[in-house]
Amino acid sequence: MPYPAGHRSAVRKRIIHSARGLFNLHGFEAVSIQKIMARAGLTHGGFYSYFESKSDLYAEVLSCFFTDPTWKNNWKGVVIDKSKNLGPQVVRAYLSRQHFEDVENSCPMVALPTDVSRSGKSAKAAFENVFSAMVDLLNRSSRKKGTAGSTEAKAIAALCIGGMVVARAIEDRDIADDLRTACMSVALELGGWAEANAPRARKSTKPSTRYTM
Amino acid sequence: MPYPAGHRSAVRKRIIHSARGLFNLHGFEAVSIQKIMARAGLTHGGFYSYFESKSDLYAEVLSCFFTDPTWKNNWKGVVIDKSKNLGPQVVRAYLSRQHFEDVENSCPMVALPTDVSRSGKSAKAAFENVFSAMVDLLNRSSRKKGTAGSTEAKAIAALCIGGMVVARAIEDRDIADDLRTACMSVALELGGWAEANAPRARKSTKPSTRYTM
DNA sequence: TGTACATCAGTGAACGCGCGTTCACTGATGTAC
DNA sequence: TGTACATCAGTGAACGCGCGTTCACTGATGTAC
Repeated sequence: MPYPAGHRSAVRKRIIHSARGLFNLHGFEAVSIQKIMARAGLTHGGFYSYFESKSDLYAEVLSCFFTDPTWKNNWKGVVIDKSKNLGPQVVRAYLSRQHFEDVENSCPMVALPTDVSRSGKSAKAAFENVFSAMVDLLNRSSRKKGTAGSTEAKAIAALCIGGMVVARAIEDRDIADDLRTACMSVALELGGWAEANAPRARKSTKPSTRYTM
Repeated sequence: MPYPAGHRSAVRKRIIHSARGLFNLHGFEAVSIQKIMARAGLTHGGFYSYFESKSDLYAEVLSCFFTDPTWKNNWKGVVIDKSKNLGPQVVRAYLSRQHFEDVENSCPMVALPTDVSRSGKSAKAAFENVFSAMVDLLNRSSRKKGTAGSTEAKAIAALCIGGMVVARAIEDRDIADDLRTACMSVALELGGWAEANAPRARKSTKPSTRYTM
């Protein structure tokens, strides 16, 4: 064994990580394999020993994001407390200023949905899985149960994603901020979380909720 | 005057129309000037006598869409009755199956938001104008007034756009349909339009509401 | 410990291709007389 | 009515460029003895 075990899979992860950031920033078409590989510290020629094609890598990037357990803490300063109700925390984190600004480490459902709608089956299937997982989480966390709860969970997810997508496409920062906070308050209302878990100003020097409206 | 007056501006419109369809279908990067001009019945060389650059055309395509008074009837079978309350009609039309399927004549806020978020100021400013116009329309039409009404109008717009964007990025048609109808019912609820103007089966041979859930 | 070897991850030149953009030119048009 | 002309919308060859993909090769690595 000329190379240590796990070497290939570590490099593979590095390529996926590099691609994820670049795709989030520039979209599928505008990112070249050369740039992806260079960012992973390699030359472009080796790419095809790791992935079948650019599209193949793309689908993999999408499906990896939610599977990766570290994603929730990827947004600098956004802490999710697993002992509390997840729904309102996810809504707040999703529509936070940090997530708005950190395009590179953004959820790909916000950065790439229209790219995915123009892509093939595998990319759309990956997107679907990620979206369904988000809806399930919100549904389990919602105070409303049954059909109404399920309907509302879908709408909350669409509101989180839609609010962020639109906010990023707007030129004026204040209007974008307004939109984010409007979507946040309506989404929390819809989930029955309007009062509970609201972030409050604390005297503590180490606030437990660090996301910013 | 070697050519009839208005010739240039008519051709210019043809190029914009061609570009709008292609951008909606394939995004900004994937559409070439050659394809746009060919679809307008011209060769690629003449492009630069009409527009400064590809980006220039792109911004123009975006700002033209809502200004163009014909846009509301662009979705086959969707009729908007201006004598009735517009809000619920726009929500239903926006989230209709026709709008979902007709990508080419789609609202660019659904087809292109992530492309715009990667573009320059002029494209984002055009997007912002279109979005603000939609929010204003919804706000004027909403039963809720003041700050609450304004907050809800923004959320309804984000829900319409987000619901469609996500639905188009999903592989399974049934899940996409579920999402559209969930967003539609929550959006109508938010506007206070849940009961009013609901499309009803009619005995008439010429139904006035022809959009499809 | 030292030397010869097999492995294979990664390299970089090369392929055909289509892109955005430029520009000298063509040829259909309406005008002047 | 007929001819010569000026205009200019549109053409298409050409530019340098970077793309996705292929593949013969390099050279660092750990192994065998």
